[in-house]
Amino acid sequence: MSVAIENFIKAIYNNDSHDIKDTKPGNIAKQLGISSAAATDMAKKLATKNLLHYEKYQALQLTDKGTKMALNVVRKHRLWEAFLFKMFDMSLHDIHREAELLEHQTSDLLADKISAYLGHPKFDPHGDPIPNSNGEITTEDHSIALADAKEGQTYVISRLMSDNKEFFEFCALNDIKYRNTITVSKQFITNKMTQITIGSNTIVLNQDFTKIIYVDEK
Amino acid sequence: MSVAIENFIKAIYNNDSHDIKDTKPGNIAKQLGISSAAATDMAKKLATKNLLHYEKYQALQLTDKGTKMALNVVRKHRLWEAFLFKMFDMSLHDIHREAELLEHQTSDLLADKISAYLGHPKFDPHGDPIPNSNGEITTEDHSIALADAKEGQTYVISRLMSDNKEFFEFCALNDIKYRNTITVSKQFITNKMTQITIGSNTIVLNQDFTKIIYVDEK
DNA sequence: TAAAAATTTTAAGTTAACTTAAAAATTAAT
DNA sequence: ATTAATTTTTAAGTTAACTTAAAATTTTTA
Repeated sequence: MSVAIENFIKAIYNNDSHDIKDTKPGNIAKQLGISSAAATDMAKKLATKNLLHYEKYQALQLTDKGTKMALNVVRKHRLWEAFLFKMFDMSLHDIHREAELLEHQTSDLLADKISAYLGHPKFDPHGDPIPNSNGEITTEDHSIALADAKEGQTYVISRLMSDNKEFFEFCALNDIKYRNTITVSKQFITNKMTQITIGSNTIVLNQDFTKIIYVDEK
Repeated sequence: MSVAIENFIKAIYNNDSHDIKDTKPGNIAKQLGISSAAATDMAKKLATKNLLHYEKYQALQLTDKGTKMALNVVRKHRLWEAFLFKMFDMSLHDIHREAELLEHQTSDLLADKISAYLGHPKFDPHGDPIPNSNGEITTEDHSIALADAKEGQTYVISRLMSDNKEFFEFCALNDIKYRNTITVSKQFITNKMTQITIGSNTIVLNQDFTKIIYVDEK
């Protein structure tokens, strides 16, 4: 399967698994940086390959076969992230960028070697779960977005759901990283902002960030 | 630059650097598994990009720019080979196959990280020299093909110039590998075969193999 | 709930990287 | 040194993955 197909399928999967629910061609197109006409064409083609269900004007839905393919690519992506993170001193954003390319050129054999080397990790450095070689995610996720966290409660950062460079630069500067501890000192409900303390720092975050930082109660 | 372009440029470079000298479109096409018509088209296109010199019916010659690009890809290929060889238990042929894909999707940054991790190696596991980040090969090669070796002389294997699966299977079975020691016990000149001893084994090799196994006097 | 706004689809066209088949030129052989 | 064989080029055509622009449909809003 081509890189274009893998990325298309992956984009649908990612939208579905974060509850962004909109998997219509136009939205997928936006994420891939292609026209929605191209996305419609691709959707029709993939329907004939039994990778997704296509009905005019409706949201796209992966078939079991499509989901399996998505999970295979996602597995390779997250394994590369975990591997590069462990081996080299590179920013989370750089690691993401490399993984985005390498994921399409990695045999199942190599993916298994990487997984074994890392001790079959269940999470990548963003806290995203790594599917096993059967395409199964065996972990459960009970974490919540920082936007929905309780005032006064202490949390552990469980996921950083982004691929945005500036976001990761911000994280690096403020020690916001996977498995670090933070306390929610104040929720500014009407302004949609959250105040946290991390180490000796106090930071106020707006919703752009509190919707993509996920945490677990400590 | 596209994968097709990188592979085309690399094929010319590889022919030039092993003295296979034939870099006409037809021969490049054969190596890439495309038609010679396609190779001619590609050659014309790359000439307009200043990557090679094209004259009808003549051999293709890389420009400095083209050579630099080839060396950049070759560097990534050989770094991946060295890295995968060190990290994972995989056959030389499997490693080659992975590197063939990964080389096109590797940033200069990642290549430098891999190189640093390995201590900036000068050779890959086949004995091929690894260009530095400026695209320079600083090592000299005085090795000769086993076909041209002296009877009675002991040698160290310096290069295994192949990407053929069966060849590497044969090597693995007979302990023929980079930096191992062998002795040439007999040259059967008229039959174009070479008898060597390696450890306690005696093997007679035909020219298919003695032309791609390179050795240094010990 | 009808009109306005937004989105999706269709239609037509482009580009890169191929193909096959025939014509042109080169290389090899007698 | 011709002719035969081989190789390269040209010409015409295909496919995947796009594009833009207009038509069809859905969604939003007043």
